[in-house]
Amino acid sequence: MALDEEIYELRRQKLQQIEALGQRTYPTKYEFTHTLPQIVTDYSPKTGEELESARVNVRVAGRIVAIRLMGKASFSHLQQGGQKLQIYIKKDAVGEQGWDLFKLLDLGDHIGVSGYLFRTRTGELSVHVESITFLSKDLRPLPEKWHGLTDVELRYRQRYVDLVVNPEVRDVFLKRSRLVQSLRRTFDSHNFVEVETPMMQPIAGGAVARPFVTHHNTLDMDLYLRIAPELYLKRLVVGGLDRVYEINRNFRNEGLGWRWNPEFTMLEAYQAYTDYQGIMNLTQEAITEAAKAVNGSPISKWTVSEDGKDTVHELDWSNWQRFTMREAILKFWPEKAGAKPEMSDFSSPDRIKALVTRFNAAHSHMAYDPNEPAGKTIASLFESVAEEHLTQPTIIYEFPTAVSPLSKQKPDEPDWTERFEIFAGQMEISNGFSELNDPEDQRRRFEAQLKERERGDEEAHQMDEDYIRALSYGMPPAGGVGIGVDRVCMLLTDSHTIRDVILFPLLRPEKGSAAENAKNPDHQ
RNA sequence: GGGCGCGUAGCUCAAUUGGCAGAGCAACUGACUCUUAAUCAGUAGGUUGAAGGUUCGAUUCCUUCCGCGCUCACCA
Repeated sequence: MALDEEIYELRRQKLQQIEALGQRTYPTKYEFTHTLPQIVTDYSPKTGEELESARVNVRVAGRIVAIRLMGKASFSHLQQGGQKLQIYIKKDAVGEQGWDLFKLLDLGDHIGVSGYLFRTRTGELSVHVESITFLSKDLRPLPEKWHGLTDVELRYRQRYVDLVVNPEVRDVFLKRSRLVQSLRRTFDSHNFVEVETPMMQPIAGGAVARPFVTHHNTLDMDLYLRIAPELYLKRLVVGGLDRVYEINRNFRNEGLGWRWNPEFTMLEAYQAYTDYQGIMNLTQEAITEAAKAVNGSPISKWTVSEDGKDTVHELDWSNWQRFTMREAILKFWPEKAGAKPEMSDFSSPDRIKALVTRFNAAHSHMAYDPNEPAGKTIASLFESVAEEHLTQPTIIYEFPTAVSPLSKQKPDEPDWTERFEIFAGQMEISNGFSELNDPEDQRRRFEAQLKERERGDEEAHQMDEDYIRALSYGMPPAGGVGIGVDRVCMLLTDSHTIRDVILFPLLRPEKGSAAENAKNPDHQ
């Protein structure tokens, strides 16, 4: 029998002995007077004398995370609400039965205790226990108390254990909650209405990505998990919901990586009667407010590892830079690639091609397809030249029309659109634009995308006739934006993989699991 | 999908050139009524991810498979 099975069996037997002592093994509730965080904040300032002169009786519950047994007395720590509190159990104080119960407890068990607060000889705030109530058994051993759980695979597969033993993990997800709350607060305060639109869509539109496919049996139709809520939210703007937003999951059937998980959380917002500048300012405000709400300051730490050396950057969310895409290419043009380009270098496909040739000769190779539209090449060039330099919050605006099928063109430069993206920590975290609302222009853009599709671009947009019909009823001018909530969370918590800000990231199924058997039904 | 790397006790990690698989914590037994990584004495715990191969002998070398990580590709 493997060791963990032995322990499981042993603890099951202890559970029976606990029952024999007159305790319920899985009781339904415990009335406590304080949470552990309440006790820590309320009574940490009190001295031992103060606690003695005005006795504070408490009932608290928690998971046992440490036991130090000394003959007929013991110190233990309870953990609950992200805090730990020491409890002192003495045979004299809890009686024969209480002591017998205590000796049957293991690390990881849940108990409730009642008693009074005091300070030990070394000054630690503790509960002098007078009675113990058994609440629930941990039948499996917790990971080692000192090193915790470090195996990343186990941490993701058994997040519940990760959360018990690694307090910093709990902290990240509490911060994530504050982040989402703050984003809601900002959009609510600007009179946006929060809505929910379909996650299962007959056409996966609103972004450029490969979708997941599923099937509805009764209607006998394929459906796509949404890659973006965009086209539905804009239908709502047509319908007169002038300010709408949605926070929910998008699904993209693409590779995994430190910035990519197949399902991720996006906030999308649309505001009528404003343009990309208006929505840009609102987005900047929302992220700045979120940074303050999460960390209590607009500054967040961002650790970058290079050649085994850590550099800690301070991201300042109250100080944003703004460049057009073309300015950014000029600004970050590598010295090795010769003289900085000029604005006129973007004016014709030949001159753009010359830029790519110069860049590729000097720098790492950038993928380039001479048949692709010139705007697409410029966008790739931007990514290769500038993205790695965008550590501090930076807004890049004016994107090529060729890569922006849903944005409005600049009135004076039809090859460029009123679109922006926000970068920080070398990641794209947000994307917004003046929404295209001319139904005939939209149809032409979709048709251009269909050509890209024929050219082999599986991710190019499909035609969405109902969306064009909606626009033809008249959509007011509007600005819209998407914010990658997971990535913002990474930046605000110095997390360098998206799996550290998603509670249950996608992993391959465990061997022998139901999911694994479902994958290979023949093997059963 | 390609390349590189990792997988040893429940957890965190060792094992020299291919030569007896080991430690700390956790567990178990005992001592201990103010400890805090409690301490002290003792006990048990292993198909070294799986299968095969080379060898007198494999944790170590080779092949395949499984899982994970990094990276490239993909991913506005």
